[in-house]
Order: sequence, then C-alpha cells, then structure tokens
Amino acid sequence: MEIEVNETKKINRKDEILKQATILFRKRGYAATSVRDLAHESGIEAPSLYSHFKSKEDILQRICFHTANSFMIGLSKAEKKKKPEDKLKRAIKEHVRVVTQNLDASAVMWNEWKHLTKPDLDDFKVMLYDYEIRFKRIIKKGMKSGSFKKGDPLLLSNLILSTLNGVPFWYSQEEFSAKNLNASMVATFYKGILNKNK
Amino acid sequence: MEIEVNETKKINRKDEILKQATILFRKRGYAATSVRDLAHESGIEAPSLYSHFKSKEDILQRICFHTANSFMIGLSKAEKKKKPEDKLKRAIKEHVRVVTQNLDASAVMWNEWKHLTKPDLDDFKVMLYDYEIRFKRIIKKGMKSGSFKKGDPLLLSNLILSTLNGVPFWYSQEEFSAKNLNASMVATFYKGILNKNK
DNA sequence: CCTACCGATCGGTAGG
DNA sequence: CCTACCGATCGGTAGG
Repeated sequence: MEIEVNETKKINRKDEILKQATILFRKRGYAATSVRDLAHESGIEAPSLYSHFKSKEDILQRICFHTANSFMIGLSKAEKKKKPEDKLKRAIKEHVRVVTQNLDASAVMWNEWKHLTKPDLDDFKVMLYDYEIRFKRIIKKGMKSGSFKKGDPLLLSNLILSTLNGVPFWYSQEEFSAKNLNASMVATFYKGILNKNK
Repeated sequence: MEIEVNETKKINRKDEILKQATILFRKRGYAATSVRDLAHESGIEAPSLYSHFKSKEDILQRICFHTANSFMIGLSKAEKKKKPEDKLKRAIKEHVRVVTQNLDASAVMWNEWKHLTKPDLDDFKVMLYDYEIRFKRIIKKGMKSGSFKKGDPLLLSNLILSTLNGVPFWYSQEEFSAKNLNASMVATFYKGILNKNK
C-alpha cells in the first residue's frame, strides 16, 4: 500500500515537473528559466529535479519530441486519405487539433527547439524536415492532379504551415473553438476570402 | 578631419553592435546570448559595450521598437487606400516588404519582445495591439461592405497575421523572391487554392 | 575603449 | 527528496 502510494506520487511528480516546465518555458523561454524556477513551481528543491531528469535540456527534449511525435501521428492519418484535397483538409484538421490541445507545448517546441544540442538537435531537425516534406508532397500531388491551382508547392506549403504554427500565439479557448478555427482555416485556404457575389 | 573620422567610426561601431546583436539574438535567443558574445562579434571587449548602450536590454529594445515602427509605417500606407480589398492587399505587401528586408530583426522582435521589462514592455504591447486592431479593422470593414465573405474578423485577421509573421522562419532570398511571395500570398488568401476548372 | 574586478546566479554534484 | 556546496559564467561598474 505504501509502496503503491510512493510510486504514484513519483509518476505524478515527474509529470508535474514536465507540466510546469512547459508553462515556464513558454512564458519566459528555455534559457531564461532556471532549474530553481522549475523546482520551485514543482514544489521541490532544485537538486531533486535530477532524480527525475538527467539535465535541464533533458526536460526540453522530452517536451519537444513528445509534441513533435503528436504532429507526426496526425500527419500520418491525413496521408491515408485518397484525394489530395481530403489529405490537406485532414492534415490541417489534425494539426489544429494537436496545437489547440497542446498550446504551450506547441509554442515551446516551435520556439525553443534551437536550444537542443547534438545528437538530439539533429534528430529533431530530421523530424521537422520530414514533416515539411510530407506536407509539401500532399500539395505537390494536388497541383499535379489538378485539384489545386498550379504554383510553387514549397511556397504554398510554407504559407499554410506558418498559419498553423502561428495558432498558439493568439488562440484561446475562450475566444475561439477548435472546430470553428479548423473550418475557417480550410474555407479560407480552399475558397479564399473575396466575395464573388458582390 | 581626425574628429570626423572618429565620429564616423563611433557611428559605425554602434550600428555594427546592433547588427551583430540582431544576428546573435536571432540565432541563439536573447537570454542565451551574453554581452561577451555581443562584444566578441563586434570586435571589442564586453565593458566597452556600455559606452554605446545602457544595458543588454537597451540593445533589444532598440531592435524591437525600430522594427515595429517599420511595420507601423507600412500599415499606415495601406490605410490610405479606399477599398478594403486594396487596403488589405497593400497591408500584406508592406508587411512582406518589411519582413523580407529585415528577416533577422523581424524574427528577433517577434520571438524576444517578451524579454523587455516595464515600461518598455507595456509600450511595446500597445504597439503590437494597435497593429492588430488596425489590421482587423480593414478586414471588418471589408466584410461589412461585402468585399470579403462574412466571418469572424478577428479570426481571419489572426490567420493572415500568422502567415505574415511566419515568413522569417522559412524565407530565403535564394529560394524565393519577395515579389513572388507577395503575389502568391494575396492570390492564396483572395482566391483560394482549389482549382475550379477541374 | 581597455583592464581589473564585483556580487549574483547559473546548472549540476556529493552524500545521505 | 534534502542540505551543502562547487566552478563557471552572468550583467555590469570603477577608474582610467
């Protein structure tokens, strides 16, 4: 019984540290957050952090890779669709879902991954690059098949990904619903904003 | 003659520090860049920085406010147009122009302004908010006049601004031209990407 | 613009 | 998970 409680506490403590680290890294940035800040918010002393994590960077690494993995899984789901327009629609939907459900973690991943060091840094870059390549491939195929207007697939891919990655900087559950955001984003990119009935 | 040379050197040195600071703040982030790093890249010793700037934050403040001011001026030009669709088109063009001509500074402003402290922090937030409000107003009026499809002006404004602010993260002069980027962005948002001739 | 230097804080370890 | 502690580095000042 006592052992069970201790183990549960240990697991909760580790998650609690990760949760507080995500909030602090988002608010102040990785470099400006000290291990003492992390410990204080988690209700422990600074050296106690090292019984859960190897280093400060270890904490950042877990946040970055865990979040990036969620995005990769979402993209895989999108790639199972057949038509390019359905693939892109699903890719946007999945990306919006992951971002809105992990606002702080998404922002931390996007803003702080540069503080990772080798070999994690290289592995992370590969993941990012893979995501971009696969996202671009959907658009490229859609342009070839005639689903999308002809253009530079890389440029359009970058435009859409910028929009998706910018969400954590302004989205709040109080102001917007994820469903409405997703629908608006797809409608905007697919049909444009000009009113043709004018 | 000697005085003239000294004064010229002084001005160049100050600009050189700002230039190197912009590059370093962009690459490593403000908090992870030391005044010794800044001094070294500028070819001087660390304490010599303080004959040009009051503090490390003073350097960041100048980068942020100078860049933000460029964006404000661009938006003012856009607001002089009459039709909402022309206003938005011009606002996008000006924003793209400032971003592509100040890639590092734009990224630093966007990623590092949170490291400013009061009262500069509050002043900067006011500028950011003013920009967003005025950008949103263009869209709101366009929706009311029937130029743009009906929708949530704040949401659409956030979508477009996210796309614009994301540019420094992928744009390079070697891969894209500012002119083509601008045209593609306007076409994408105005007319959408779906091919209606299919 | 430099040398010499300061107190504060950093990430992390030893040992329990 | 704690106390005690470490060397390194931080932003910045004094004085020239």
